Parts: sequence; C-alpha cells; structure tokens
Amino acid sequence: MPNTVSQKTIGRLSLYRRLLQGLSAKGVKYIYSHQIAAIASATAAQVRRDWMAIGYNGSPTKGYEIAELIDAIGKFLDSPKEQKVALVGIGNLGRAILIFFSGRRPKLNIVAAFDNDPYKTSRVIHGCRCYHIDQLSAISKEAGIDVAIIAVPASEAQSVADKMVAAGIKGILNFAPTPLRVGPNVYVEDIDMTMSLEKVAFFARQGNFERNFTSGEYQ
Amino acid sequence: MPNTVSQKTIGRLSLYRRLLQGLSAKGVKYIYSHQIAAIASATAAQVRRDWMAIGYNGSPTKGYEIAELIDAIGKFLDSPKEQKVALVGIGNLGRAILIFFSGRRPKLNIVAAFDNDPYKTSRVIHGCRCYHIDQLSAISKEAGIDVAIIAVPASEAQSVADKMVAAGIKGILNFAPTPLRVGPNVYVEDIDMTMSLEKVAFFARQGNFERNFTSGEYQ
DNA sequence: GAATACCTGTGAAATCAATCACATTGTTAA
DNA sequence: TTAACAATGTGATTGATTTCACAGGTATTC
Repeated sequence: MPNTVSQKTIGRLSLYRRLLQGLSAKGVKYIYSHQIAAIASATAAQVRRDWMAIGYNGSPTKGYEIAELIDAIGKFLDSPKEQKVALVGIGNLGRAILIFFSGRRPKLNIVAAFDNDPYKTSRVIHGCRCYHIDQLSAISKEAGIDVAIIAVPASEAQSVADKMVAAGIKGILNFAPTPLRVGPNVYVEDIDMTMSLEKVAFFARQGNFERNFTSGEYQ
Repeated sequence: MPNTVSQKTIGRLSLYRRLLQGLSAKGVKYIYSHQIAAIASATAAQVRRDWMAIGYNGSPTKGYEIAELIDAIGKFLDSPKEQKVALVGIGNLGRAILIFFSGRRPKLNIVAAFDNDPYKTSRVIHGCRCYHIDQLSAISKEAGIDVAIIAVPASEAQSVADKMVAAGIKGILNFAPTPLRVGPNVYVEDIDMTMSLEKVAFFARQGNFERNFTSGEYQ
C-alpha cells in the first residue's frame, strides 16, 4: 500500500487543479491556502492537509506557486501515459457525456463508444468511433482501455458492468441509477442523478441546515 | 433543527426506495436488512440505522414490509405536494437531463427550462416549455418552483446561481464544473463529472485500494 | 537587527459516520 | 409451554475526516 490518500482528498485535488488552472490562465502566480479554500468552498486547514498528502510545500510568506502546484497534483493524480476511456450507451445521456468530456482533460480521453443498437454503431460521433458492445473486450484490450463509463438504462447496467470486468476494465463511472456488483479489483464511482435531485429537493424544503460559509470569512 | 438526519442517510434512503420499488414490482412483500444491504452495497447494520432515522420498525421474524417501508420513506423524503423543478441550460447535457428525469419521480418534475439563447427558447422539449433566462424569477415565483438544475458552462454557472437565489430557489443541483457561492439558506449539490472521472482513472491505476476486506486484518 | 505580521505544517482534539455486539422479540417446532 | 432460532433495535465502540491551535518560517519595516 504505497498510497493512503483518501478518496475524498483525491476528489478535492482534482477540483483544486481545475481551479488553479483557471487562476493560472488569468496570470495569477501565487496563492494562499485560504484563498483557494474560499474558491473551492473548503477550509484553509483542509487545503493544507490535502497538499500535505501529495507532499507539496509552500512558502510561509509567498504561499504556493501555482504552476508548480498544478504540476505536483498532475504528478500525483495523472497516469504517466494517456489513459483511455470507453463509453457504453450512446443514448441522449451518453452523447452528452461524450461531448462534455471531449478535450476536457488532455490525458484522459474517451476513445471508443459502444452500444447494442446497430443503428448507433459503426459511425463516428464527435471524433469518437462507435462499436457494437460485443466488441468491447477486443477493442479495450487492443487499445489499452482501462476506464469505462456506463450510460445505459438501469436494467442493462449490471450486464454491461460484467462485460467491462471481463474486458479488463479497472475503473467504472456509473451513470445508471443502480448499484453495480463487480470484483474487488475494480473501482466503481456512481453518479446517481435521481438520488442527487431528491437530496436537493429534501434539503430545499428543510431550509435551515448548515452549509459551508459563503463569503467574507477568513481575512 | 427539527431534523438531524445526515445528508448521507438521505441519499441512501432515496436509493433504498428505488430498489424497494423494483422489488415490489416483482411481487416481493417482505425483506430483511441484510438482503437490501446486499442489493444496495451497504451493511445490514447501516440499513437498520437508516431506517431507525425515519422511525420505521420491522419485525424480527418477517423483516420489513416493503409496501409500508416505501410509504414511510416517502412520508419522510417527499414533499406533501408536488415539488417543481426548473432546468437552466438547454445544451446537450441539459436536454439529456430533461429526458432522463421525465417521469422518473412522480412528485418531482421539471416544469420549465431556461436558456439565454433565443433560438432555444419559446419551444417545447419533451413536454417542457422553454423560456429566456430573464423570465426565471417571474415564472419560478408564479409556478412555485423551489428547486433548480444548472446545466450551463462553468463560466456562466455563478451568474445563473445568483439569478436562482434571487428567484427564491432553495435547492440547486449543479452540473457545472465549478463551485457555487450562494446564501446560507440555499442547498447546493454538485455533480462534478470531471472530478468523478479523474477519481475513477486514479483508482483504476491503483488497483489495490480497499473496497472489501481482503486479508491480513486483525491481529 | 530586532520587532512585526501573516503565513505554513502538523500534532492533538473534536466531530461525524460506520460497525460491532448483544439484549430483545416474535415465530416455529417438539 | 418451552426451547431454539434468526432477525431487529440500539448503546457502545471503532474508525475516518475535519478542524483547532500553535510552533516555526520568512519577508518587510523601522
């Protein structure tokens, strides 16, 4: 176990990097933990803890050098080589996902899409070739794909997941509103939009919950 | 604070209900905590705790009566009346979301969509009327909308959120890859697909994270 | 070159969430 | 009627995550 960084920290690192890249594009060179915390809706202490996890040190007076920090996060988070992603399910949601991700992360690209509907396969959508689901294993192995996205109806999700595991996929991003059962060496992250919307609806009614501070703190 | 049920429990309740409805449709009448736990990828103890939160009691021998349980979750989670939802951003993702949610929860419906592109407004998509974003406040107040979904590019998300708060929206489901700053009485749930995909990519490479217990614990 | 100011890095404490473990309960079977 | 069983409900415990709080730096000022 070389790595003891928590899932939550990994998620925040991804977010920090995105925010830092935005700042960097605006010409900002240095940042303090409390500044990035305010932007990321976190606390300064948490930001420092997260940085600690990847072993990046700032200067007590200048703060953190943004370019270096982005680099350090990349070294930690990213694969040394490009990581290829497959998408299964070329319905409305699948196509939206394909377009959403295209060009978003340079080293993380959807390189193939799959469906069981012959009308949807054998074409190219947004530069991404579409295949029949039966070809998942062959193409994944050939292209070295180890991450996949499920965007099929709930009823088909488990069978797609099984095919992914058989194809050697090691990480699955699951948009289908159902939990998946996979072996112990496959990581699954669920995006359950129905659950999220129900949570929002519930707390919208509650009115008086606690949330992270908004602005004007930390000065 | 009349309510001390955690966000995580709320999320799981939503999931349990969905799974229970599936079982109910198949004719299953009773279920034990360990059975639903297996389906929901949770533990039996956690399921019992969650149900404790909503005050539903099972029988030690029969388990839980599914129909009653679904009802109890509904009483706890749902608004007594229909809760209306607005969608802002009628791009690829917005349309996919619209279609995904249509008819999914009977008491939680997207009743209006908004965009700033005049070509996209003044029409009806999947039974949902589209308006210009400037009408958000008027229509939200008139129709009694208190939940909204953001599906616009990151650059516009904050300004949309500000308009939502001004329109009296109390809960926001945010698909834009940027954190939002809102007042303390508005609940925000983020769906950050980029972050999720990066997490999956990271853990796909790790291979050896903890998900189920493997071996060598306890000494 | 000492004093100041504001930051970082991190051990310790506090909070929050999940799990354990067991007394209790209702059903079945002898 | 009583013993055996398998599940519930929940206090206690463990574990994970966040926050506190402060020693230790480093630039700046006088």
